[in-house]
Amino acid sequence: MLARREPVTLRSLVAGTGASTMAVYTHFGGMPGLWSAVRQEGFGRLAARLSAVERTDDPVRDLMALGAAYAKNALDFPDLYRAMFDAAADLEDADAADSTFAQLVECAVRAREQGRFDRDVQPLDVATRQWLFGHGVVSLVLTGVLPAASLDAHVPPMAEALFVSAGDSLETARASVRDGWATFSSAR
Amino acid sequence: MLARREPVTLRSLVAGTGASTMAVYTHFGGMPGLWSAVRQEGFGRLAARLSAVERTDDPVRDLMALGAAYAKNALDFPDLYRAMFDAAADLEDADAADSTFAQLVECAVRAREQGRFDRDVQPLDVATRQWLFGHGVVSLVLTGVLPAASLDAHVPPMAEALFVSAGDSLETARASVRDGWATFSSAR
DNA sequence: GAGTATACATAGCATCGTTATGGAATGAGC
DNA sequence: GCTCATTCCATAACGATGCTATGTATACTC
Repeated sequence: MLARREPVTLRSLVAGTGASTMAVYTHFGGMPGLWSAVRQEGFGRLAARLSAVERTDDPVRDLMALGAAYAKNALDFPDLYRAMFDAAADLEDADAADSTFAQLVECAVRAREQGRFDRDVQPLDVATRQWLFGHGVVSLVLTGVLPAASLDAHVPPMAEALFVSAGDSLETARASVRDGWATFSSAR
Repeated sequence: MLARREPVTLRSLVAGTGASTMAVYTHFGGMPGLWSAVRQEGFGRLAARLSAVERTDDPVRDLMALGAAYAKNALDFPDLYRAMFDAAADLEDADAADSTFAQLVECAVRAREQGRFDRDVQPLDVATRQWLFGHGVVSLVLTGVLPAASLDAHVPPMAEALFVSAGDSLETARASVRDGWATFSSAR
């Protein structure tokens, strides 16, 4: 686990393909363009995972299920996740990221409309904070600073605290977090 | 702000010094050793900043003040922060990181002893979760994904939610967070 | 003062991303 | 069907990278 990564070099990429280094330049314009394409692929897979999350009549559960899908996607494609967030992304990459983040905001809006959150809380803030600590724990796990078990140990309690602070009751928040996070633990 | 970083190369380092590239090998053993020394320096500065935080009789305020010092240190030395957490750290680097993290745990222990947190909460968990979302927002700000104002916008509410979930009352948590975070905003 | 060890400058090596150049394949126009 | 233009990419080379080998000072020991 977390094997030592050998560097991704242009020549090592084209080594087994029979192609030469020039193919990368005709199709991607160079290594930065290739990395940008990798990030696009990463955000594309993430968007597909989030879109595949079932939407129920419990928006807080859906919010947690989206977080679970986010974490699971990061563990399934760790190198892709690092490529997406290690370097400063380009503007076009940011667009792809925004379209995935919008799915989180949408659930937060729905939660406020159903009265689960206070009227004066901004759904954008709730979504940002959930993404914020989700990224924190995921990136620390992927760099090997924290063990993988930290996800199960810290994400549900943090999410519950966040949703309660947004106005949800402790009981409903706990139940929704449990149901939503179950989609992570069950799928490994 | 967030200027395009020119890569840190061995030859560019020794260019202005009049020394040759071999000096790096006698003193650091190569570029990985040099980066390890940079991380040691970074953790040393962080530990000094945290140690300089005034400890009061309000441990929750101190917890938030440590978080403020952590964020301020990251903004003051952004390249150092990236060097510390971008790459997977060595084991000796992890030791230096643990010694700074211990200061957070100590405050959490004190908060539980004073009855601010429930008896069944683990101080290590509270400290970990605070560091966890702190690292999330700081790293996203440093990579340019989120604006710098996100720190003021999200860290205090997240910390308040965390402390309340640990057992602190909403009023005392809010006051302690405000007092502790003031050490960040006032010092820029 | 002789002998030894440390420190580092010079030069060179393999490899990196990138560019220049030329040739083969493809398609359009008549 | 022939010609021309364009696209695509293999070959080769360039500058720069981290690193190693070698030799030569300097400093320290006895």
